[in-house]
This record gives sequence, structure tokens and C-alpha cells, in this order.
Amino acid sequence: MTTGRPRPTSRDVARAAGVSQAAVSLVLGGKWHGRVSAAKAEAVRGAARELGYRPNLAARSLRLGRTRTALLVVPALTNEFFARLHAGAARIAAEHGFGVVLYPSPEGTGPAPDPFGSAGAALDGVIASSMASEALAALRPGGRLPLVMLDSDPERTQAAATVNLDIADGTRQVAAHLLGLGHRRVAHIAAAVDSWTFEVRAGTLAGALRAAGCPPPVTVPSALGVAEGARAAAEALAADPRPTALVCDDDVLAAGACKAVRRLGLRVPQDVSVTGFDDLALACAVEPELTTVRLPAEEAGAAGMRALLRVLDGPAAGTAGGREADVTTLPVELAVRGSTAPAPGSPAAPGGR
Amino acid sequence: MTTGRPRPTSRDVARAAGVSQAAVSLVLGGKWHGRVSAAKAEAVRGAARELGYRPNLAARSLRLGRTRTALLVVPALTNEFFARLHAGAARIAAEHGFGVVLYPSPEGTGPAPDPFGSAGAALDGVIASSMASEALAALRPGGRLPLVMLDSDPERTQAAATVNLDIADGTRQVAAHLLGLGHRRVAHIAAAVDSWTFEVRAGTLAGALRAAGCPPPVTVPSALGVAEGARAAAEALAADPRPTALVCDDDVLAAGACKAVRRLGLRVPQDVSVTGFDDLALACAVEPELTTVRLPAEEAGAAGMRALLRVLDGPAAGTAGGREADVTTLPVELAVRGSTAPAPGSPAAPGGR
DNA sequence: CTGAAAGCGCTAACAC
DNA sequence: GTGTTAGCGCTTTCAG
Repeated sequence: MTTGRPRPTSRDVARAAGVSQAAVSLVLGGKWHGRVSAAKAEAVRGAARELGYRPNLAARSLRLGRTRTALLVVPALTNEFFARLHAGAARIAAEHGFGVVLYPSPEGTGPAPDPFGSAGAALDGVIASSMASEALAALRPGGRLPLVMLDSDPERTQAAATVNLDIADGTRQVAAHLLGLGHRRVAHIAAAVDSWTFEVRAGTLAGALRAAGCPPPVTVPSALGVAEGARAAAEALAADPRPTALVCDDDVLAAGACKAVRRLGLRVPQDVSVTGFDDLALACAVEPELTTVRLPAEEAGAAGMRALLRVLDGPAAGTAGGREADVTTLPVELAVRGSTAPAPGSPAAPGGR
Repeated sequence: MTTGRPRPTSRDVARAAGVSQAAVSLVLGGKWHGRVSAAKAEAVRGAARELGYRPNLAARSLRLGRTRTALLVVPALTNEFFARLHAGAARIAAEHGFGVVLYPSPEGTGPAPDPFGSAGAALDGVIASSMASEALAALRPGGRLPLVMLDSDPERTQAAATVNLDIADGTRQVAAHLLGLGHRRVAHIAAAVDSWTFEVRAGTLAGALRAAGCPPPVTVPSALGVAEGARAAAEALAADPRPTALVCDDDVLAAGACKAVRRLGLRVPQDVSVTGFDDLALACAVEPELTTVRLPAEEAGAAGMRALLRVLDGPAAGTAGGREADVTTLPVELAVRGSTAPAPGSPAAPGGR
């Protein structure tokens, strides 16, 4: 470790270049045109490079009152969906000289350590994904920080903007796909997570089935996990008459459901169709590959960051009366793969697959 | 949005409580014993609560010269392993009032946006996982920041500390398991990623097979992905004589390998055994479940953060001569599941094929 | 075109 | 015990 000399400051650079400290700031800030001579500007740049000068972010933040940093709050990081969300947000942020700090909110009941007490980074804004509105109260001391919500209830929120995935449409596409294959007895393996996105899936599925004259779905809640999904699916499959399709709230649950089907000596998709949600890498890793709903996670992250930047830029946006509900909804797409087939005994069904 | 009055400062609190600004700092910093009277201390706390006062982190950082924030650099976030790593690091960090900022290094060739230019968070230290030593040069301006390396070559590094998983032992366990099952023709589906962790896997596997008198493994490099793994495995299985076991550098590749085996009309594990590495959720989502090496990712993240805190605390540690190589190695464990079985035709094998 | 100076909010050393 | 003060490194305004 080279813990040698202390970090050079803009004063050191100024001294080395033979200019004033202010000139250094101007040159390095790129706003020296008509303020500093080209020769001196070059000298400053040279000295800065020489000394390995890096501006002190804390000082800049203090002076500017802004940090060019946004916090991305997600319920968990173990899911690829949130990783892609982050990638999208970070890409847009970088284009605007912003940084993104990830805060995986400790799920469950544990006391959430306040990142503001410790993160050491002051923030300009918060983007929260798939979170309950209430869970964010602690994250916004005094409600002073601009907030953008992703994948959340556009009604029950104090967010300046909301970016949503068209979960309802995705669910409708799943239902239509299954109905078109002749399925009528559908079970819902529901994520036992209290969030808007899962509420929508449940409500929309029930509605679509009702509209088609099907019996209401058997619903079994399950924690997010392969083993848990398998357990829930086994329970659903024990119903009489047995469901011919299992609609799962996410791909991990669907993978578990497939295992449960096979453990009962049945086949996917000939005997039971299974659908997922999210289109994670997992969806193509299992066999058969999962019919699932592809979520534009990266695009959602990008849109969320754009919305936040918009709020930050428009000084009036926050305070303006009659504020418009700034809600963006991103389309989703059904990826039909091997885990769904005509319902056994349905007119659409051939001999086997 | 409540973009009303500006954020209260410690001066506002002082005014409201009728004390000096310094007293506020003392009281809220918890070091007022024998400096401020209990009555005034209570008044300060009350006023702070009243106004919703939150110290300005930028100002504190500037004053203190430290930010209580560490950067965790990982090659990609799409992998659960790194998510668990982060969880472990963040847990320890929180216990010490530190925050962790994640920097998923853009993989591939794209120009890496410098996190120090944009992250907006000044840093006290860096923890880097599974990175090439060279890739980090840009991340440590002037080499001034304490660095802890995770899962990296302990030799070729300028890190203050290194925390490693016992990859070599894990690989040896895989080899021993396979050899014990009578396998002798082994192929290696190798991650086409230039990093120490994968070099060790390749070297150790080759060594173990050589020591057992087996022919050297057919090695097929593959990008990290299910489809890519399947392609590589198909190539490996085309060798004559056909390998009876596929050792994969990670679970995702192993999932792909299983698909390739089946696509050839063969069975896992009766005809071909497959092993993974990492023990991701994926390992138990596929069927058969993968025999794989369980990596204590969370513990590694925690150990890395502890090491960094140690470096930060011990002021002498960095500069002291004769610095000890601070290397921790965490044990790993083979999880034997359904994807491995006795080699076909081996004495250990049952009826088999 | 250039330099000097103020001050962001906080902590710690130092007077009183 | 308590209050006052000097900066941390930066940007920006204001005189030269």
C-alpha cells in the first residue's frame, strides 16, 4: 500500500501550474472559455495529470448542495431482475455524470439499517423498485428527497414519477395463451410477498379466468424459492379436479412447480402446463424451457433514472400545483416455450405434444 | 413532493435549543459527557427531532476526511454469488457504521466508466472480487485507497489483504468424487473468463486427473451462459472416446451441459455425470439437481469487509515494513446431488446403461 | 482575462 | 462546563 503523501488538492495543482486555485476549478470544470487563457488552461491540465489530482467529492457536494448520486432501493439482490434494473439505471446515470448506489432493502422483519445513517453518500434522489410505499418512509427523511417508484402502485404513492411494467397485460397474455390451449382449471402459485406487482398478477389472472367462464383459480401462496414453489405446487395439484395449468408468479416458483409435477409422475407440459414470470436465465436453464413473461428490466431502470433526472432538472416540477401523474408503462412480452401445451383432453390437444 | 423549506442545519438546531452549534455536534456525536449539561443535551435532542435534523454527510466527510463508505467491485451483478457477497459485506459494514457501494464492472470491452468520476461517493476503501489485478489499476487513483481482494491471486496483487475461497480444494473434491465413481475420461467446460479463480479450477483439475493416472481432460472454453455451456458441452461430448463426466466451471454452464447431454439422447447422470460450481439456486432448480461446490459467498463478503476495516483501523498496517501477507482462505464444501453417478461400465456401476 | 475571498455544514481544538 | 473559532477542498462571485 502506498499510503505516502496526502492527496493533492486543487491548491497543489494551482501552485504547480502557477495559477490561482480558482483557475484550476474553472479549467477542470470545463467552463473557462473567455476566462482563462489557453496556455494556462493547458498548464493546469498538465499539472493535474502530473499530480494525479482528483477533485474531492465531499467538498464539491458540500459546495454544490448536490451529489449527483441516486439511491436505487430494491427488495433483494438475489434476483437477476434487479441486477438488470440496476444496469439500466446506471447506464443512463453515467451518461449524465450521475452515480447509482444500490440499497438492497433487508427483506422481512429485521430492523432496516438506515442507509443515510451510514452510507456516507448524500443523495439527490431515490428510485425504489417493487417496494411497498410505506417501507420507504424511513428512507426519505422529511420527505425531502425526490422519489421515483418502479413497478409499484401508481395510486398509493407520493412519488414524483412512476415507471411501471405492464404486469396486468403480461398476466392477461399468459391467461389468453393458456385459455387458447384449452385450459380451464388453472392454479395460481402466488408469491407470498406483499407488493403491488404480485397483487396485480393475482387480480388480473382471476379476472381473466372469470371473464372466460372458468372456475376461480386455486391459489397457493409461496415464499420465493425453488423448494417452496415445489411445495406449493404439490398442494395445488392435490386439488380435485386437478388443475391442468400452473400459473406461477415468477420463474423460480415455476421451476419448483415443474419439479413438483414430475414428482407426482406427471409430465410438463403434456399433463400439466406451467408458466413463469420475469424470463430470468433460469427460464432457459430448466427443461422444458419455461413459457414466461419477458420483463424489460433494463429499460425500466433506464426509464426510472430518466424520470428522476427530469424531476431533478425541472425545478418547478416538484412544487408545481396540479401536478400531473407522471406514469410510464413499459410493454411486456410473452415468451412461449416448452412448458405449456394444449390441455389434456381438450379439443385443441393432439395425441401428445 | 415536499420541496418546501431547506434542510435544517446544526445551526438551526442550536438556535432552537438555545445552545451553541458545537454543543449540537457534541451531543449528537455522543461525546458530550463532561462537556455539556444533561439538560441542554436533552434540549438539543428534542430540537433535532423536532426539526427533523439530519447531519449533512458531505460536510462531515469533508471535515473528517473519511466517508465510512467502501466500494465493492464485482465483475457482474447478474450472478447470485455476488449478490450474496454483497449481503455479507454490507452486514459487517452496517455493524460498523459503514456503507457499501456496489460497482459492477462493465464486463467485456466497453470503456469502463470511472466510478470515481461519477459515483458521487468518496471512498475509504475498495473490495474487489474475482477481478484481474490489472483491471483494478484504473479503480485506484494513485493507488491511495486501501484495497482488499476477494477470490483473487494472492501473489500478483498490491492488496492489503486477500480473502480467498478454497477453490483448489473444491476442485479436488470434485475430482475425487468423480474418480471415486470410476470416471476416468473427464471433460472440462471452462469459463472463458480471464481470472484467477478459473485458472485455479483448470490447473487443479488437470493435476488431480494426472495424479490419478487419467488422460488429460478435454477442455472446451465457453462464455458464461446456459446456451453457451450447452454448445461447449456438445463439442466436448463429440470427442472419441466420449467423456463420462463433464466438470463445469459454474452452475450455469452445468445447466447448459445437462441440456446438451440430453439433446444427444443420453441421460444425466446414468450416461454422463455433470458437476457445477457455486451452488446457486439454479443448482436445485434443474433436474437432476446439480452436484456442485458450495461457496460461502456471504462469509467471504463479510471477511473481506472485516479485513478492510482492520486495514482502515490499524494506521500502521499500511506503512509498516515487513508487511505480512494477510491472506484468509475459506473452506468450501462439495454438495453431492443427483447429477453424478458411477461411470457407465465401471466396477462401481450398477446395471446402468 | 485573472486573483482574492466568501462560505457550504460540520468537528475539534482552544479559549473563556 | 460552555462558547468561539478555524478550517476541511471546492465553486463562484466580485474586484482588479
